[in-house]
Amino acid sequence: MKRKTDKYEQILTAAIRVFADKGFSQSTISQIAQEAGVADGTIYLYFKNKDDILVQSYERMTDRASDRFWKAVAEGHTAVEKLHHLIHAHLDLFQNDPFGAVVFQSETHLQWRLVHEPISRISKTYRDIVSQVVDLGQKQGAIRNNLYVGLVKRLIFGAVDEVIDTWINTGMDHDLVSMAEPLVDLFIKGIGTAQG
Amino acid sequence: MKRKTDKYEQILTAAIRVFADKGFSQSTISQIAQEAGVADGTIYLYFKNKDDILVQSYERMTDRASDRFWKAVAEGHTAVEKLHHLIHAHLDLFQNDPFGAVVFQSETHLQWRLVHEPISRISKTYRDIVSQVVDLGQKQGAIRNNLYVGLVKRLIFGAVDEVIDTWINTGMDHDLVSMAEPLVDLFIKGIGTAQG
Amino acid sequence: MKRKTDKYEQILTAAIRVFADKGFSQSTISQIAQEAGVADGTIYLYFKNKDDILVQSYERMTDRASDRFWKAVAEGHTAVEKLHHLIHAHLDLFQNDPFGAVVFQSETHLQWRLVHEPISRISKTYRDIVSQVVDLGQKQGAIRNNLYVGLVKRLIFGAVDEVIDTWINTGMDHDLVSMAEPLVDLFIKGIGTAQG
Amino acid sequence: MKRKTDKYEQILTAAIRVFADKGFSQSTISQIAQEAGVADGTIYLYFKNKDDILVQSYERMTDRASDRFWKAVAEGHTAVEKLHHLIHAHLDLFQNDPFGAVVFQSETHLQWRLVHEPISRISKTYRDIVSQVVDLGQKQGAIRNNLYVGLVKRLIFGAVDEVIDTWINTGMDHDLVSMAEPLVDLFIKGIGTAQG
DNA sequence: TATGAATGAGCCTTCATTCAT
DNA sequence: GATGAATGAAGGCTCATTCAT
Repeated sequence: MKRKTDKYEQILTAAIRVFADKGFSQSTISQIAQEAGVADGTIYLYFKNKDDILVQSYERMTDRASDRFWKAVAEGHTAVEKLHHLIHAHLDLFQNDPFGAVVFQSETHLQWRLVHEPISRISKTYRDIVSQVVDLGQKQGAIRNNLYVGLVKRLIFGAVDEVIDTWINTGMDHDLVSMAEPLVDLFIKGIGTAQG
Repeated sequence: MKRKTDKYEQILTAAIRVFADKGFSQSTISQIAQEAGVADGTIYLYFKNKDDILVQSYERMTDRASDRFWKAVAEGHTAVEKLHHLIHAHLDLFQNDPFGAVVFQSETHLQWRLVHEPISRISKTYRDIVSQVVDLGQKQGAIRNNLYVGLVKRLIFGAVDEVIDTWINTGMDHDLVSMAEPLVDLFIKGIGTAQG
Repeated sequence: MKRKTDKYEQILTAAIRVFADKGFSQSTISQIAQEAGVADGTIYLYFKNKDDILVQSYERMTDRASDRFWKAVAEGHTAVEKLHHLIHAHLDLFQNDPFGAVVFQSETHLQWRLVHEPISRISKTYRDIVSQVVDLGQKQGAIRNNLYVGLVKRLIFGAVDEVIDTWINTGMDHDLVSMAEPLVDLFIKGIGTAQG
Repeated sequence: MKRKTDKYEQILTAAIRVFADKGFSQSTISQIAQEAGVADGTIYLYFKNKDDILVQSYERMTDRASDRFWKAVAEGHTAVEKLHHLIHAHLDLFQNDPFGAVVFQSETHLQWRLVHEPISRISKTYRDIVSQVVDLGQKQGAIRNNLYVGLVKRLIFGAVDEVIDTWINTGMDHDLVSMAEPLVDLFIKGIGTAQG
């Protein structure tokens, strides 16, 4: 079970592409092998079994995401800036890895979750980051105090998630990253008027 | 291929239960037949094939949802009331049909073009309703004018969706419906302070 | 997992034939299915898996053998008669079921024993019967007293086993049953002269 | 395909150990390579294929056995002594090579024509030796004349074989060699009383 | 209508064997 | 000689679907 070799990456990349196209259950080892340009058996030198390919895909994706997200928030100074950076990073990450995006969005919501652990992890990262940002914002006076933070997290994550979903389902034809600005605006100001 | 008979309903209900438990791909016709108390072959008297069962499940679920949603908004007078009713209905529907909720949330995000049509439909319904509500709110002065309505829809749908997802993933142990009020509050007011 | 139906017997018989020809490990489900005149999948309606086919073959063979052996000894009056009947039955059983004989002899001696339980059972039956016979013979004065019965059992079983093995390996061309008489003679009198 | 080098012996010894543990069919080249401390590919420098390893194992074992058996009978003077030495040698050989013993006993009874030749050879050796001994014994008056020698051979070989089998199957915990004396006693005198 | 035994295509996985280094 | 990564044929098993009853 070698890792991090060229062939490992080659297979993982191919697998993500195939999963994105057909979904995990409908994908076959042979398809992945063909896409990767290796023999079926070769896959088993790098992965325990078919499930393991998905798990490792997720781990790679979530590892990358965690890094990106923490770095993103660090780059902002005010809470709003941090939030904007986070969402920008999130959208940018997915926009630049469309296959990964599809797999992630698809399998994440499945009940039968092979990939429970990496999802919990990335989810927790997101939650932690948002908590921090909200905290900071409240201290800085930019975010109001009487908030149910757990719900704020779901609001933000859910909205971004849905924006990505829509992007995927409409053929990924529009610019995803440009949604960051208006999204943050909605989060901060809401849809109501001042007197609402 | 008879429809709407007792047995049809019986099978569909059983299927949703099984899909909720194992996910569509991991469910077998035999399991559904057993859960429904019929023979494997009987299922093919009511459904074209396994895929068709999922499609019909979705159609039933989305039909019910459409009805509920339109009725819900009709019951409110102001835009905010209507929005609140919509979200309340959404959460209530899922809370009272946990099996359906799981299937819907799980399979909806799959790439599978299988269930694309009913999903587009319910999605469009949602979009239409939200458009109407926003329109009304803008006329009534409760909702601000400079909004990208397409994004507002995704904000609302995404947030509710995520709240439901979380509810499912935490064992459905808390009250979902009670999230309506704070959700609407967030939508309208945002998380920022007045001067933000 | 239906049992004792026609198809069950059909598959079991076919399997024994194939196992006899190629050995268990070299036999494939497809070969068995073809020999039985059924589809591959049909086998799994009657057997849990490939191993199970062998196990059930053994169970059927050992059940039959037990019956035969107990009945055989019951038919004799003196210890020597009983012994003769036992060996006669043993040889007759195998002579009339050549495929079963081959499978039994082959797999019984394997170290990796899927079929441990039925073998222990038939082995114990044999041991019990021989013990009884020796006991009786000693009381009747036909069998000498200073015997290590455990060894006598192995002497008898081993010799018969080897006679059957030879019969199989020489193409089953001679009459196996006729070996009963001289075998018993050797057991009782040994190869030595009186004064030995 | 070099022979008789250190590595050749190393692999053969490892193979016998692995075969003894799992049985030939369940053993893999990788396991043997690992046990031998060489690479998988190295095995193919010394053996034609997997089957060849088993064949050569047998040849080595049977060669050694032949030597031992001929020497053993040569050391006895009377027929009974020779018989005793033969059996003692047989039991001693297996007791001192438990892995070889297991493989030999296991695979010998398989139908597999693979190892037919070495088995026939050792079997013939045994037969020849027993014939000689019986001949001698008859001339010396220690063995009776009216014997079917072919059957005597199977009696002796079968009994010893079964004693070894039992030894293996009971965990090799008792002393095998000490069985030689009582076995010979049974062969010579039988189990009957003088007047039987 | 309803049944469920039977089918067989298809997939994951193993492993003997090869060959470039 | 030695290695071990790579191969791909082969086989056990599942399960959607059919059809005779």
